[in-house]
Parts: sequence; structure tokens; C-alpha cells
Amino acid sequence: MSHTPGIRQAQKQKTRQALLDAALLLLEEQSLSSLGLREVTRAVGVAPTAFYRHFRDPADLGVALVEQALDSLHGTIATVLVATDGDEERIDRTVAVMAAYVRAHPAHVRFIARERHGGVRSVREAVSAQLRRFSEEVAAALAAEPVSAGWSREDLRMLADVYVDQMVMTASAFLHAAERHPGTGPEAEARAEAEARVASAARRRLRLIALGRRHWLD
Amino acid sequence: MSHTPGIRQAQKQKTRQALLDAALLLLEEQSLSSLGLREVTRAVGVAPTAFYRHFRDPADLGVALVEQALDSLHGTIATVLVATDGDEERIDRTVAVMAAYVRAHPAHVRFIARERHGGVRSVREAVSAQLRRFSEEVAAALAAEPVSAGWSREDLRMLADVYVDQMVMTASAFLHAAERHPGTGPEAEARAEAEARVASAARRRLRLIALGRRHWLD
DNA sequence: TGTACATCAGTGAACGCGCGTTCACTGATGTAC
DNA sequence: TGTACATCAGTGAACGCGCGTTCACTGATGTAC
Repeated sequence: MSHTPGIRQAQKQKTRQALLDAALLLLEEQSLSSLGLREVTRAVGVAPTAFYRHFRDPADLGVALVEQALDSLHGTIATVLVATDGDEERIDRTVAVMAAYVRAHPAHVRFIARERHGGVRSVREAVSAQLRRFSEEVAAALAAEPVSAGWSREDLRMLADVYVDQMVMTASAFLHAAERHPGTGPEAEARAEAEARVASAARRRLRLIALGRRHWLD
Repeated sequence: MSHTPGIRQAQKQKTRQALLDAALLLLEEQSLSSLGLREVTRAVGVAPTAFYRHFRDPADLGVALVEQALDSLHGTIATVLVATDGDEERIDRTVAVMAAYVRAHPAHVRFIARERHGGVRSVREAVSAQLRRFSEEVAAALAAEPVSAGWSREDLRMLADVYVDQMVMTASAFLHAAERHPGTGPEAEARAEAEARVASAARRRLRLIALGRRHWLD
């Protein structure tokens, strides 16, 4: 894409990514609408004015974060969509993949859940656009399965949306379970228990949806 | 409750409610974590220091808002839980009630959707406690229906949670549809169309859930 | 390869401003007798 | 009913502080020849 080579470009990207990472960390304890430009640059160790070389304002940085966060989920989804013999097997895999995703990218999950309905319009719109893109992929994958024969476009779309919402809520529930039990030792055991409860509830929900799907055209 | 009578107490309540109302209005465009004490008092027309007579800080005010917001939904729920002859009839009524609720209390809906995963811990916890209370009522109502014979406590709880999440998401979708078409005249028509699409999608989802429920014990 | 000039990511001083919080206060309402 | 004192919701001045943004700058990197 860029024909400017080398060191300068690379250093700029490095600073930009450092700003994004620092912001994501700060957003664990607040919302984007209260995130200050100076606290982000302070966390990175650059002058406040350096911020403007990369983003217009924190909202602009937020939109960039949305793309990074949902890209990380995007890679994961293919794993879930692969068809399998049984519903039960697929449900187990889906929940396991979500648990692993949350462990790998907890701050991304928190950010998306928080800013999906957050106070910054441009970021809400970015999240909603990405989730729509996401839901379209899920719908396409669902359409390719034999069970979907005879389904209308709207019904497939609804089903895909239900799955996407389910994923976001499950991810958020895993996250919540993890952050209630942040320690090691006995705390790690408590966390494992809490995560198991979340996983169990998520499987139940997916079973309910799969059942509704099987009988949709009865 | 209070044995202090009269005018002084009444005036204090009035100011307190004015602060809550002003905050709710300001929260349409931002999150609680960026809400300033001075902007709230400025909107009401009292001195900044008056705030401290009612709340410790904006987070404390937020917790009070959670209670008011969910009380307004609480009254509504009974209407939905009344058993009816057919699934379809009940689904229509549920969606109609949600639409009416959002029209009556748009700011409450926005506030709950936003702060449910927002940046202020005490408020998140208040929302989650109120929704749990809510879900317990739904679970009790569901348990009383013949279709629920043979269901485990966990399965009933899961179903109730699914319904509660569905309500919150549907309410948020209605709100979103309304605020994309804020005007009158041709805008009002566009809004009616957008709301009809939301209602249709919500009915599809509830149908899916109802189907899963019917076949849960197959 | 070397030189002279252009670019531009990051700097640091300076600004005006609104913030949260403190404090002693005022004056209407409440209470005791 | 009237009077004297207590309470306490709301006031307004004052404070120190960190904010976002501007501007001219520096010096390493990039480019042309």
C-alpha cells in the first residue's frame, strides 16, 4: 500500500500501536467517552501533542480499536462455523472456542461489550457495522447447511443475529467470571468453577436455539 | 418511613429528582463515567455544592438511576407474563409491550443498555442485581406454566435469562430505530417502518425460543 | 558513495478553561415549651 | 398561639489541578542528483 519505506514508517506504526494498547488498558476501568488524550500519551511516554500525529481525538482512536478488536474475533470464527456431525459436538466446540478467545483477548471483549452501547456515536456505529459484517458471514455459513433448506433470507438473518448476540453475551459472561476471581491458588479454582457455570449456561442456550432451528419449519 | 414531615423534605425530594432527570438527559450523549457533577447542577440551576446534599458522586447518582429505570420496567412485566392461549398471541403482545415501553421511557432504556457494561463498577453491579431479580420473577412465572413440567431449575433459569436478555436487546433495538429517525412527517413514516422491522425480527426470535422450549424435553 | 535539501514524527512551553472539593454562610422550615 | 432555638438544603467564593489545543521547534529519516 504505502510506498514510503522503512524505519520512519515502522516507528510511526509502533507508536500508534502503543497508543492503541495503552488506551485499551485504560479502558478497563472507564468508558471511551471519559478517556483523556493526555492519560493515553502519559501511559505511552510520549508528549501529549504526539497524539495528533495519529488520531484526531480519542473517538477516532476508538474506531481504530473496534477494527482491531473485531479482527481478532474474525480469525476465530471460522473454527466455529465448520460443520460437524452432531449439534452437541458443535455446541461444545463453540463454547470452548469462546472461552479460549476471552482468555486470549479479554480487553478486546470488554471494549466491544462496553462501547457497543457506549456514549460515542462513531464508535457505536463502527461496532454495529463490524457485527453486521460478522452476522452476514454467519448467515452465509448457516445457509450452506442442509438444515437450512426452505429458510427465508429473513429467517436466516435472524438466526445469524441470534448467534452473534449469543457470542457477545457469552464472551462478556466469561470475562465477568474471570474478573471476579483475579488471583491464583484458591482464587484460580473459584474462577474455574465460575467459568464452568458460564460455559454450562451458554451450552444450554445454544441447545435451545439449535432445537428451535430444527423445528422451525414444522 | 420518614417521620420528618412536610415542606422541607418535599423540596429536597424535588431537587433530588431534578438532578436525576437532568443526569438522565445528559447521559443520552455520553457515559456515566464522563458525567460531571457541575454539568448536572448547572442543568438543574442549583449550586455545584448542592449536589453533595443528595449524592456522594455521579456514580452514586447512577445507582439511584438504575433503580428508577428498572422500577419503570418492573410495572410493565406483569402484562407480559400473563399466560395466553397461543404462543403467537403472547409473542405479539410481548413485542407490542416492549415497543410501548421504549416509547414511554426511552432514556431509561438507553441508560440501562449503556451502563450494563459501562465503565462504573457500582452501577454495573446495580444493573446486574436488578436484572437478576427480574429474571427470577420471569423464572417463577414460567415455572407456573404447564409446559415447564419436568424442567430442571437450571434450565428454567436459563430460559428466563434468555427472555430477559431478549427484552433488553429488543428495547435497545427499538430505541436505536427511533433515534435514527427523530423528525416528524416523512421521518415519522421512516421511523414507523424501522420499528416494524425491529418488531418483526423480535417476533422471529421469540418464535425460535418458544419452539426450542416446546421441544426441550423431546 | 557523498552531499544538499525536504519531510515529518515527536517535543515542550504556553494558554485559557472547567473541573471537584473545602468552607463558612444564610434563611426557611421544624420543634419544644 | 407565640416565641426562642435547632436543623439543614442550598449558597457562593476560593483553591489547586489537569485538561485539550496552539505553535514554533528539532533532528532523524528519506530523496534527488
